[in-house]
Amino acid sequence: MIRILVADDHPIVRAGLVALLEAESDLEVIGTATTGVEAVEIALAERPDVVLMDLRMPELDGDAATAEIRAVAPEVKVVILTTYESDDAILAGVEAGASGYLLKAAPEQELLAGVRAVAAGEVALAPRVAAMLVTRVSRPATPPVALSPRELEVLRLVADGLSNRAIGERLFVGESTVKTHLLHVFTKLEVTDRTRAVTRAMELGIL
Amino acid sequence: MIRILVADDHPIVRAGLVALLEAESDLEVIGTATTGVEAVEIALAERPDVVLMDLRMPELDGDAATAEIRAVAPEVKVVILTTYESDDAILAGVEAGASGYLLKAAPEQELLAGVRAVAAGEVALAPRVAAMLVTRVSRPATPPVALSPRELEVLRLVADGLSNRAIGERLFVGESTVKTHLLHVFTKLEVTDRTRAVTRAMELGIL
DNA sequence: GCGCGTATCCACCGACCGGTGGATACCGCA
DNA sequence: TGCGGTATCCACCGGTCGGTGGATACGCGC
Repeated sequence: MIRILVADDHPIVRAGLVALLEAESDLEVIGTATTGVEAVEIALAERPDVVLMDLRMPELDGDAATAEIRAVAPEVKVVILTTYESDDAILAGVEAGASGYLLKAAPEQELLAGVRAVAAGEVALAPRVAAMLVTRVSRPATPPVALSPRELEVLRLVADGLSNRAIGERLFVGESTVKTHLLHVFTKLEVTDRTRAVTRAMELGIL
Repeated sequence: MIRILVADDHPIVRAGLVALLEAESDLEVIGTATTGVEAVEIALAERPDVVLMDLRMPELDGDAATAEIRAVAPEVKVVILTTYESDDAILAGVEAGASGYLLKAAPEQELLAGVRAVAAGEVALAPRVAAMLVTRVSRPATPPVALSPRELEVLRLVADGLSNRAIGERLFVGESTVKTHLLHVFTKLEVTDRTRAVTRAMELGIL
């Protein structure tokens, strides 16, 4: 039996979800919450298998509630359930630790399958969310910049927090040489300091 | 009609895939490749809608071939198709720009659905791959460190490449003050320089 | 061979950063 | 009311970084 907590501030939606879930023999709604704070309280007290969480809720939004639950009770899985949100909002939900992200517009069977998948330790993603995750991790097609092997080597050590002197010692060259490589990196990445160079390189996926 | 290129160094697998795909009325295999280099050549010459790409191939592995194709012809979608690989290998495929990642063990219908989804501009992910993407972007449950609002503000500006002086001006405080905040950040993140602080903060998901 | 570009190396200067030491103010708790 | 913890602020020193200028070597095309 999969124990479920339903968190949504719309009574209609709550009722619909509860009816849908209770009709299944292997699913059991152990509680409902109307705010983010309430969702966290019940989740921590009852430790359901799955929390069906709306993103927009009073007091504490779904992201924050998800993060709080996961911080204390990581074994409680959270499925974000929403009508439609911006890319950032969706990614925030996943980053907060949600194991699933479904749209309310999804067919009922898909929703039930999602809940069961998450309870089984898998993930449930709406196609749109999956596409966003892929683009998030995929590197830009053509690296707009080409660092020389030596420059890349130096930049990696800079990212590890080594000083120019320390980098020089590790590469058996003078400190000045390291600086020169770094300056070339700055030019190619169009930045003026080592810190921004590292973040730029990460944005460009070359680190 | 969806035009497909099959790239795999095993003749048996190639034959099986071609037979499966050609049996569908809306799918058409326009060529086969046995090495990564060959796959890139044919993909760029024929511009198929979808490339079914094995990860392990002679001369050029699937990741590299995918990246090359995507760099020149981003409209050609690539589906990585493999038996089983390590987490790193799978993520590398997605990072290289693959739109799909399926397992050869998947049911035939799932494979066909994946090809059609990718051709339609969506993504096709095996459950295992989806789970990996989620854990990749999700932040650690409990942020092991808690920066003060001011410290976080300063660190963000540091990540943008601003000097301490420039940060001070933007926040209407002295340069020394900025340094103090930064030193507190260093202590909390257990680092000794601004660059490593930024990378650590990114690792910890607090930036 | 000769020129051109690139990668790799180094020294010197001024400005900036990392570290120490200390001040003030707020908050919760006894 | 006092007391400890935290957040916020600042000045001064020595080491480091960012920038300029220049050297050597390799590959490539004519």
